[in-house]
Amino acid sequence: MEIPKTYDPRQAEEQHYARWERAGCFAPEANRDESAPVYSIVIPPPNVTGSLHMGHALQHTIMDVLARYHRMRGKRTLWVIGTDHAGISTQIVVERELKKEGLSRHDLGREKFIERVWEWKQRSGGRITEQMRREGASVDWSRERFTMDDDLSRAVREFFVRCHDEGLIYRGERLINWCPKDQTALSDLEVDKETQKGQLWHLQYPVKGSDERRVTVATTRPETMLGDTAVAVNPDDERYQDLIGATLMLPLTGREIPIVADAAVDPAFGTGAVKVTPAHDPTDYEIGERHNLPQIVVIDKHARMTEAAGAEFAGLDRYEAREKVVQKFEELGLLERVADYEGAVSRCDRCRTVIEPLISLQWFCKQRELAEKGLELIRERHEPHFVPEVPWEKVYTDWLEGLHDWTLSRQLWWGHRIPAWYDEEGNVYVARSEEDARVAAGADKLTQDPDVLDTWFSSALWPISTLGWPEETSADLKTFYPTDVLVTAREIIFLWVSRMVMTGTKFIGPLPFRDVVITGLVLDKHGKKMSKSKPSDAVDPMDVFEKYGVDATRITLASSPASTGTDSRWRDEQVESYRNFANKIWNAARFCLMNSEGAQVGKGFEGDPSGWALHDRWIMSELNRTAREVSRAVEGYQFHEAVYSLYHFFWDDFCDWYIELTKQDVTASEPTPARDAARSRVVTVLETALRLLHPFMPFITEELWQRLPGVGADSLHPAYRGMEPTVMLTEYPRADESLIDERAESEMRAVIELVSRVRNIRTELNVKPSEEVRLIISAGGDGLGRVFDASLPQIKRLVRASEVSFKESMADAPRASARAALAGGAELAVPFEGLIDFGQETARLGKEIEKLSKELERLEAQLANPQFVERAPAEKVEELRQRSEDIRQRIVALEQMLEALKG
RNA sequence: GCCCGCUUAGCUCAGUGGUAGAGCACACGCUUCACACGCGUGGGGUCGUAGGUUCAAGUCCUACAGCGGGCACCA
Repeated sequence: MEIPKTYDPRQAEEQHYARWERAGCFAPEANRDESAPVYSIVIPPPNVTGSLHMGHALQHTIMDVLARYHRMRGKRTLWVIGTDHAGISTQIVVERELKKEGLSRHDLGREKFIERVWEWKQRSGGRITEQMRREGASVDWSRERFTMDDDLSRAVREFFVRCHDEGLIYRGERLINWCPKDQTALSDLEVDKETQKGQLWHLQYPVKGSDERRVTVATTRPETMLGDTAVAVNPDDERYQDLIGATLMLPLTGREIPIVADAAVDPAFGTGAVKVTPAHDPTDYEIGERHNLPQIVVIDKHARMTEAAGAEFAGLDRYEAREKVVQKFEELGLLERVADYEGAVSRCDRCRTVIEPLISLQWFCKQRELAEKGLELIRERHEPHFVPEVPWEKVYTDWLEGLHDWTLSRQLWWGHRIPAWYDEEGNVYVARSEEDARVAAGADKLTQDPDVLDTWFSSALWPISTLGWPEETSADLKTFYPTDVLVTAREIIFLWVSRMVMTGTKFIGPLPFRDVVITGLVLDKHGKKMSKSKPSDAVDPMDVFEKYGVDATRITLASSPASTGTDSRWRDEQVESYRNFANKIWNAARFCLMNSEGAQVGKGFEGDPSGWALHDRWIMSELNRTAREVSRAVEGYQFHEAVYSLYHFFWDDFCDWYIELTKQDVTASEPTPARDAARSRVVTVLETALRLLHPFMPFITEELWQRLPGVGADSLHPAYRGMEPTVMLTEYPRADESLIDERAESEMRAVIELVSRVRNIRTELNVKPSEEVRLIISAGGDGLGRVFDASLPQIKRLVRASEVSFKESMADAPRASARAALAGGAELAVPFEGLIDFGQETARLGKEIEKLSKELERLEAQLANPQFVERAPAEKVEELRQRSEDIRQRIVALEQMLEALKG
């Protein structure tokens, strides 16, 4: 059979995904067992404008490992795929495209513009989903969704109307975050607070009716003073007691404003007197509400000063106005001082423009009521279960406890239009359709609200809308809701996770997911966040796929601490080592296939295990132990532990030991039943290992599995009978506890130690690899002696010994021997006439004795401690006793060896 | 300001109260008939600091230091 020496991932990647997709392997319908349990995941829908980054690759790997694992366990598995219309992002992308043609969206008009966006989506929107095919993601394409699909839009309107009818959604004039660049309102979660160095200006406002007296206010935004309608002080502040109720002359405007007392003012900060601009600051807005202060809008939606700011300032940019205000105060002698100050600035998280708080008429959602059920569940039942639980359960709970109303409306064109219509008098009719609104209004001429909804409004419905809600009879909703797990990043716990909880509990009942896995970040090699906007050594997953292969990338990500929630750096060396692992798998399989004549998967391990050779009992024990460990790890979302087990089993146990131990039998030139059996065993272990590895490395495992002798339609999990043979629909190996054999493992450890010690001696004495040695073993007739005897052919081969002899004791071994004492009382000698440097050998043994003596000393000290013996568990004490006994024995043996050296 | 996380080998990171681990890097030796993306052997750690609990602490508790993150209406 012609198999190249080096694995080339490309060919397997190109071939198998298309085949799986064509054969319908990804759909839950592949499973013919109607009574099979269900497993479902919905993907956090990537933005339709997006392209794959490492964060996606990480999350998708985890979701795919879970989906493939549970699918192989025979569950009816659904992984829902789709994309998000991503309101602002998408609108910006298309506007940018228009700009190249010298057009703005206003040139096109709303309808044409939206057509243009759909066109763009048709043309370029599939990029990220194409990339997901490359990743190997086993999502069900037949159920692919887009948040602007008709049925999902219907769900959005249903959600809006029902909440409006219950008073949870309302329209009102409130202070909101406004992005002057994107020209839209934003929710609190779409705003980043950033500390920034700036100044604190101390401005003096003269007191009316007094020539000298002034009140000094401190502000980071002097330009807003043009809209001041009061100055507030703390009611208990002694400095200002006599001024409460007094009137100030607001400079530059000639307006008179009152001094009010409000507990929100911190007397310790600044001067203890706060200028109040209700129209442009959230705190001031609340103070204004409490004291019935007028709101004077001095900054407009473009962050320019309005007419109300005064003729001198009208039209100026907010920062120009700031300078001018400061300058004027200085000229008037009313600028007391300027202090350096580090304060928080809010920025639009999309375009980084400084947010302008503005009073504006918008739609809001009362989240507090919606969150009640979710709060109850997390507090009383710790549901959903966050992984890792610390710190996310607390972060999530704290957030739900401190909810503010959610600003829903966006002044954009791309998105779900708000289902509200107005008649000519301005009355509002919220309805599921324009027709319903007309009926409600009793009028024909209605105008729909021009605004659209926050993108996250439709995302909040994702787990239920993709499964068919509000169609209560939807089979998918009944079958696949609630989902099993949500895998996502911490940034969207509030934006998305909490809101899905609200909609799921409100409209369906149960939480939309049982577990929430929060991944860590994949940072660049310097520990910086990979970012497109900020400088970083961001790594493109597609490049990594190209260079190292998809499987190597996936298993690297699964092994990364980021898969279990800890941020960690991306390192090419890591993926390189897993690329090497893929190649190791390839070559192990290559060896098996080159020697596969007469072999058959599933054979070779017949009869009672007690009749098997030690290495066969041992490898089955390790294999089943690995299967147990991997299942435990995957089910507990400890992916790096699963990878560690698989890597260690495959490379160390299977390749380095089992194949080497069995090689002679497998490569025997005579085609005997014994050879066939040995070949079958090695291929059986390989096949099981490939199934264990498949969720992590789908392509190479499929590529190799297809070539194994004796696999086919019958190899599939019973639930998938009738499907095309593929490793992805076989049964995920279940640990057979009866094959986990502690004794075989311990005996094999002894053989490994023996071999390792002889190799160590060979290396230390510079024996050429090609040169054969003689080996003398003393291990008693029972126990270890029998074990070594039974494995003699293997031992001879592995240490390159021409001859191995068993002796009662080492006493009559040649003086010129290198010696070692093993655990369990075994001793060995390797005679080297003329090669032994007695001084060197004495030193080597001396060093060994010293090392063991130190350990013995420590153990004995512990055993001599009556409190330890009394209080520690008896088995622990016994364990230490045995260990110290073994070490003592070895020291005695080594000392005798030293004696023997003296001759 | 409040809350949280991290600190273990040269690097990146695992680690469940009971013998400190992996990968990479490093050193030495290998064209050993699956694999040099490999094989064999080896060196390398007072587990951030100081206390405490415990028979026993890298692991639990307290404080501190350094780094990172989240939340917050102190102008």
